[in-house]
Amino acid sequence: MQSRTPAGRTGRPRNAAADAAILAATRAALVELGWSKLTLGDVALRAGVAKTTLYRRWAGKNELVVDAVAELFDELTLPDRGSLAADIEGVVLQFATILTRPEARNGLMAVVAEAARDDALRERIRASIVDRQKRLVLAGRARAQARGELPPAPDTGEAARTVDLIFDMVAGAVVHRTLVSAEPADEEWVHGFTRVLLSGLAAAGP
Amino acid sequence: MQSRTPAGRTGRPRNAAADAAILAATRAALVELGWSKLTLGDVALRAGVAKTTLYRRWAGKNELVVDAVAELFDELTLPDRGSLAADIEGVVLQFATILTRPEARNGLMAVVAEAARDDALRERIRASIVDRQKRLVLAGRARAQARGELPPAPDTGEAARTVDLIFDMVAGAVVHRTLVSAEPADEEWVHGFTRVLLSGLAAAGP
DNA sequence: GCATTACGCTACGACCCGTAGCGAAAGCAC
DNA sequence: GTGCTTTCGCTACGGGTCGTAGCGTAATGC
Repeated sequence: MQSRTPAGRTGRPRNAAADAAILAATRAALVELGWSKLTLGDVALRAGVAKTTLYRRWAGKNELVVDAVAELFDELTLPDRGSLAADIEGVVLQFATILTRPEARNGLMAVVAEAARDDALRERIRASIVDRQKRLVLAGRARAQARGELPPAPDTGEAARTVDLIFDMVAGAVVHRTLVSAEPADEEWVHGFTRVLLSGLAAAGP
Repeated sequence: MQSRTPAGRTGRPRNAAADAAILAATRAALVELGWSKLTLGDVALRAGVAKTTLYRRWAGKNELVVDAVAELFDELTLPDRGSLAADIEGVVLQFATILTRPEARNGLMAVVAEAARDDALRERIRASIVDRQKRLVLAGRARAQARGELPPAPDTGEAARTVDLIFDMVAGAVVHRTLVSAEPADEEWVHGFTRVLLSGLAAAGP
């Protein structure tokens, strides 16, 4: 987040509610205007704050939209559907559902594109979106191990690489399906995709 | 392309060389400035044409960059490495190599992001980049069938869906690995990825 | 009360956009 | 050659956004 007023600090404290209002206004502007036509002046107007206030909290459009979009993915949870395959399918479907929302479609790829030339921004995306959601993979694996579907303690280095691969495949495929192919990542598609993914992981593991 | 001067047409013909110069200048500007700081005035200056000429041929930044980036992917070829798996691995590696180039990284995701709110642009991307490269999948399958690695004539509807799925998985995973995770999609990674993909397709097929 | 910080507001130069208007150039038909 | 048509380069323009500076005011802690 952006506005943590340092603790032992004098002076007027920041209006915490303004942060939420600004991020909500950013998402609303993303829906109505998309990335390229979104202006900070308009966001400030929607949020009911002065443009200068917005600039005091965020460095620019990129950072603002990253924070606004990151909140969307906090809705993700790991459903308990009884098996590893079904759990994963559930998460992928949730992810696909979030990507149907215009504020996610319009914002996510744009900041990723900007991050191609901005290391700090890419790190911000990784920290507040990607790595933040890797908890799902870890939780899923832990639950599967408890169920006995996976061996308890695989090689840590190999395991980390596998987590990264899974993430790239899941997020990449869903995003490409949704935003480039522009076809719905519906239940049927998600089912076929996770079947290929899990079969491949199982077969290629040993 | 943009500048096909209609055949039975009178008047001064368009300078065909200008198209190539403009697209090359666009790629150069993408490398140096990235998407957001790229301006059409600057591209025109680099290409040695007037800004008005550029606007007569392309509707705007989005369309221009799509065409400039699309040319990059025409370099893709289907190598003959002896087996379906090796061929696919070769193509994926070529794709990953193209994505290491800054003009591709900076341009591709940006236009995809813009396409989220622009149906015509998305269609242009599909036609001039995605569908245009599906030739590789078709050629690979044909060659594999000739080798006897695949049955000669699968169900057409199911086959088309599988091609789409392969495309979403390959392009999505490589792009996510390269641009979001910001890790190199090198030979080792590509090898592991294609192994999972092909194992999954083989196991989930029947 | 006093220092300090946040806030809203206004104004500003800088930049880019996309278009209009013009004269000149380069083809084709005759 | 003479026209006709279309492209090209150039200049200029209004409109919009950017990011910042400056100022007076509001809200805290000491």
